[in-house]
Amino acid sequence: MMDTRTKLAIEAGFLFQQKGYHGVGISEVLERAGVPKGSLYHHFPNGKADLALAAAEIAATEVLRIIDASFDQAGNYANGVTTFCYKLAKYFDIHEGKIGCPVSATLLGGPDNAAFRDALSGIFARWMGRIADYAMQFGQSQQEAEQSAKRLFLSLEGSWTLARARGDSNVIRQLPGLVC
Amino acid sequence: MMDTRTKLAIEAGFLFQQKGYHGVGISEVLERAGVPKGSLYHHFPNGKADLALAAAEIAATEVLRIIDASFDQAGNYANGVTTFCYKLAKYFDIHEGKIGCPVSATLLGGPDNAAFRDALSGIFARWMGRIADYAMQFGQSQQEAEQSAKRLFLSLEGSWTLARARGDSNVIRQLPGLVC
Amino acid sequence: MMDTRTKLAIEAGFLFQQKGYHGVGISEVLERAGVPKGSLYHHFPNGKADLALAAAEIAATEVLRIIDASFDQAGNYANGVTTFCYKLAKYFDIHEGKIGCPVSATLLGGPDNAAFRDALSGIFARWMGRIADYAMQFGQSQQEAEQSAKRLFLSLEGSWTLARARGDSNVIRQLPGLVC
Amino acid sequence: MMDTRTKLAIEAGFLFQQKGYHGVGISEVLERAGVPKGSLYHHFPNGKADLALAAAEIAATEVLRIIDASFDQAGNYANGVTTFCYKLAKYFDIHEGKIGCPVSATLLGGPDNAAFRDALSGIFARWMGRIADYAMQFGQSQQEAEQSAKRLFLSLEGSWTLARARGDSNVIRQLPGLVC
DNA sequence: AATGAATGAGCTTTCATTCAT
DNA sequence: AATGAATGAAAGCTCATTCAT
Repeated sequence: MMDTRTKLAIEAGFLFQQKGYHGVGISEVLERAGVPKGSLYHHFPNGKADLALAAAEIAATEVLRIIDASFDQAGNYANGVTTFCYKLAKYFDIHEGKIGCPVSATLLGGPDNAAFRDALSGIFARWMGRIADYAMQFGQSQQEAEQSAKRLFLSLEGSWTLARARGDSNVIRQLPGLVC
Repeated sequence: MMDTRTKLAIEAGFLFQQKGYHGVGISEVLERAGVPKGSLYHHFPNGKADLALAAAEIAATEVLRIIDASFDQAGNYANGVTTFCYKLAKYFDIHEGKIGCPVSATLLGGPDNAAFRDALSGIFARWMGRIADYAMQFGQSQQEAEQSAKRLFLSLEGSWTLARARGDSNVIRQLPGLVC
Repeated sequence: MMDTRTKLAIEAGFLFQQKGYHGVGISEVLERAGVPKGSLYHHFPNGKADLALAAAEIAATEVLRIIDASFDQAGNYANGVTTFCYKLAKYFDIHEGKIGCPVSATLLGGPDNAAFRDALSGIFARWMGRIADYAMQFGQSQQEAEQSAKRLFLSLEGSWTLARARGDSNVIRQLPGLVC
Repeated sequence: MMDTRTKLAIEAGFLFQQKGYHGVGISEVLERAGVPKGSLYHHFPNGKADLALAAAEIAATEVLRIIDASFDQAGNYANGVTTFCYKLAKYFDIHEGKIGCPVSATLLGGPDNAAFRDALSGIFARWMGRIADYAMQFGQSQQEAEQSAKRLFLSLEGSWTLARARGDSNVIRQLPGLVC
């Protein structure tokens, strides 16, 4: 079985991604996780904020996993990007178009403090770094690779937003044609 | 002087952009606007939702104005993009790095209903349409222009997000080099 | 009818005196006053703390009223003290021995901040000042009067405590013999 | 070393004296004592109430010790009172004026039951009895001694209260001039 | 049109206690 | 004896909205 702490963070993650930090009530998380009220503060002493940071971290790692799965067996950078975008689009559809960037909604929507901003920019840096690594593996110079990664990342963030506004994941699928 | 309705929408807009729909309380808006408690529902019968839609509309129009100001006197498309990005970066700095896309935070963070999504995708369409218009004026084919506009818009949305996470507007200023 | 604000402060006063600041829940006050939850913060923007300060102020004024009623028609200081103590003992009995000094329990039991301490020491100063005034009216020098007032006040505070511990108001009635 | 039970009672005592029974949380006591969550109920099966009674008992005994230390080597009753008050004033100052009567706050602030009231009145009786004993040793009749002890005790309780309100221990030091 | 009061559901968090190991 | 997890009631407070004037 999954331990209580992880279960809470995962359920919270789904909800935060859909409705944003302030759009989700603790009770809702607890109910979905099947965990009683008082338990949360045992595992997350700082409450909702801790929960959001943990949820973001889990989502961030999951995205890294998807990046790896997309690029590991790609023949070249463009193929990797395409697989990556298709996987994300599928993920978007599974959640009925209600989910955007899994960390922006959670952390940018939350309290405006250094811990949240640092966590967010750290996660973004890790994502771009990983993509750049693959770009270099496929022959790009470091500078080119960083440009490519940044171009992909920025457009991807935008696509998540536009896809949600439209309720349509095709924006994400069309991304490779736009940035490669 | 500015009428009460507009004053409310503008103050609400600043707050929504910073903290998202659910992160802003009606009282906070009322207090900042110096408007008494009971007044809101005279001007916005549907309450907070109406207020958010009005605030988004004002912000959307302001962005269109900035697009015009940037491209009207640009010699070519790339120059227009550069001016546009510099203006937005300056706007970002004025608000101490606390403000991202002026409509995403307001509407995406809000209740998940058709009215909000339609308003949001409509605004995005208008922005991209206006940019595409200028791209065509500077010689691009319609298809090229739409690609250019989309590329700029998606990256811009991403840049707003990354800039907030980093607390640094340079991402926005570096955008022209990435998308042109 | 009594206005909502006053009704709240009075009911809160009774409860605070019996159970102390932290021993009383807002809901309990609201229920006794027949006032809905949200109303409290309209009349007392700082919530429980404001309520306690208001309650203490009302109780303080009531004690001044009792001092006046006791000394105004007394032939000499000792008679005034006796009447005063008997009135307080009767008040104690009416509340079934559950009430001590009406402001100590409320304010000393509360948050340890300057506002509470200042309010409390201000009230004590007013009480002693009023008693000293009467002592001077009955012929004591200012210095004597201040001594008398302090002696009475300090013992009275102690009597309230001892009376509660014993559940017996006689300590208060025996006070005149001890301090005059 | 001090055993866990005693350590808990002492730390609880300090906190109860400052903030009253309901103003102190179990977690706070546990944390200050460096004792794990589950441990409390091994040492105090009835929980918080037991803890408060134990804390009060320790404080009561400490006060008796101070009475003895003050009167044992005093040449007369007034000297003993003076030493006693100075010691208490010093104790008050050490705790930064945040501590009043070490048992009133703990027990009067607590649940309104017989056990608490009996413990409190018993402690007060012991204190007055001990002071009366010394008064008799210094030549007072039993009746005189009981009067003296009561006068001192009641004023002392009042002084503790006034000292806290003022944040100034001088009231306690001036007590001998008022009651002797 | 304007306004302060009212409203109760809901918020995040802490509470004292009990449980299983 | 010792302990971290669990528990749900209750805490104080804010919410968006409606009402009466």
